[in-house]
Amino acid sequence: MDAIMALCKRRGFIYQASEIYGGINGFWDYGPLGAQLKKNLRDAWWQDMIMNPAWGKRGPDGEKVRCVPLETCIIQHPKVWEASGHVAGFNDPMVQCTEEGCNKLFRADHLDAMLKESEWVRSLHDAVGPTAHGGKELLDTIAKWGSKSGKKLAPNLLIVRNFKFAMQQLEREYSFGNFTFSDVRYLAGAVAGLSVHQVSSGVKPCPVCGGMLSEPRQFNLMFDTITGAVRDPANKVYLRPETAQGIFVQFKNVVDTTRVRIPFGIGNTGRSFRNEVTPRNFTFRSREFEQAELEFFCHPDESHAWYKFWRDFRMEWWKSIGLAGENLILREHDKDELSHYSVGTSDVEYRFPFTAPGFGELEGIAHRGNYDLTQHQTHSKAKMEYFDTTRGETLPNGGKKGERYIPHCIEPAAGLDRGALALICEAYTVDPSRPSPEFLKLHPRVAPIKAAIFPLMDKDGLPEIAEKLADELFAKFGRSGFIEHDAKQNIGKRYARMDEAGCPYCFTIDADTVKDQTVTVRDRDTGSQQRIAIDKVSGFLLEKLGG
RNA sequence: GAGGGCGUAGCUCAGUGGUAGAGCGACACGUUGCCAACGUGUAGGUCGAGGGUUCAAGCCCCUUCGCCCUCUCCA
Repeated sequence: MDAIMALCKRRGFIYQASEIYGGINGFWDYGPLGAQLKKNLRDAWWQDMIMNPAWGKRGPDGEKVRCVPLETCIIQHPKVWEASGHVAGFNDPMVQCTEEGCNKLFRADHLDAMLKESEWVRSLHDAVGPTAHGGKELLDTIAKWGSKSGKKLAPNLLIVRNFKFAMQQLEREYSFGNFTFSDVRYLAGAVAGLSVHQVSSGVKPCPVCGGMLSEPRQFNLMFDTITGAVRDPANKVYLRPETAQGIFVQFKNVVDTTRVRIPFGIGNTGRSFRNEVTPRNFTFRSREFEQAELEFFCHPDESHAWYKFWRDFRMEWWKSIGLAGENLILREHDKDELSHYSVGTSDVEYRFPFTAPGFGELEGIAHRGNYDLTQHQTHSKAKMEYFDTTRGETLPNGGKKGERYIPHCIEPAAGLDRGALALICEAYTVDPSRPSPEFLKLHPRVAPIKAAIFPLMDKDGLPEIAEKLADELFAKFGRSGFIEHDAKQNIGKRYARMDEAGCPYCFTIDADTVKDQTVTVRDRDTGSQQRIAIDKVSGFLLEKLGG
């Protein structure tokens, strides 16, 4: 990964944001090649998801898939985020273990579940299980566990650290009262030295070491700022943590002002912001990032078919732009992993060098039901119902009576920065047998440099021929990427530079070109060469770039 | 937020208190003319930042910023 990061900087793909001021954690800038690579990725998404959705495939209803674009604001009305659940859900209280050498960090609302899964709690539970009712016998069992398994699994439990004191307290606190050891919270609390009262009021031991936890602290996962000329906290607004809500909020307008009919999708690309606890892994977890989200609205009865449709297509799509290998997987979420609103979610995941052998999420395809539209209808009082004139019982005149419903929504939400990073990681290849061992096998469709034109020598009229060819190619392909033109230095170095930049084809003008109007085409991935007529170059490139 | 590692030329790094270094890269000129080639030369550094100790700090101490790894979260 270090080699990839070094190449990204060396060739101008990705720089650290504000680098000359020491950088700023969780923010990254794209250099010239990175900016173009990401634009190509965004354009490919726009083309294949909105302009020609799913490559013109027919959906589960047998019709062509219809989608429209939208561009909504980063700052929305604060109530949008109350309705969406982000104000509540994105302010998770965190607790931290205070024991030296542990200091683990947990989400407070996950603690109960983590305690149940905790190794030492399970061991204790197993030991105590059969004798859970006996008074003296139970104390003996716990004491025995504390001096053996407890010592090994949870060194910071009170019963391990101060056995005598812990046992005294246990006897005093837990010999009577309204609690039961079949509730692991009390069982775990007892050996950690917590009183019944403390456990009842929510105090818990560390699931890892059994030590004391800090008070819950608020972690602010949404960035906020203040609108208006006067700095008044009453005017607090948030930077969006996802683009999706802008789409839901404008759903009604899109339906009312365009001729879309259910089923259809609304796509939106743009920046989102999350104040990540720990930005990490290069651009993978950034605090400012770009999403490409489609919200696809359909009738509840068809929602599962559409969910499968988009899940499968999104997987195919990522393959089509170069993530074709074993590093790409589709993973269906387990039931207990689903968000509170979701009835089904799968992730397109890529095996990044820093996640290997595990995978990191590129895109989530979520079946969101009608959660979001319903939430906004409740909070805003605006009707989100759709009147579907193709449904309902048939009328005598042959028309349909119609049906009102709040549409269900399938959300394929891709991370463009993660996508760009995955493309780079997948493309990065090292072959020590090549003169230029490091190169990027970028798919021609996303490659930021589409072609390079080199005069073999910087004299004898060759530069002029090269320049003319470069101008021609630029006119035809310049919208989708750079056409490089370089006459300096020996040809090997120029090829090597293009290899690192991921340029798929180099065209070289030599002395023969002057005689027979042919040029050399060099293929980046194989290094092989062939001669073609100079007037066939743009046709060759058109075919290779796929339009 | 806690722990660990790191920060010296564009890049990779050497430099254990006494004149700021190497290789690669960049640039110029020359030779060669299809794969990071050769020769000559040039430019490039407040040693991440701030403070302290010392006659003297890249090196020792304190603070701070950033990166990487681990813990939590996620597109």
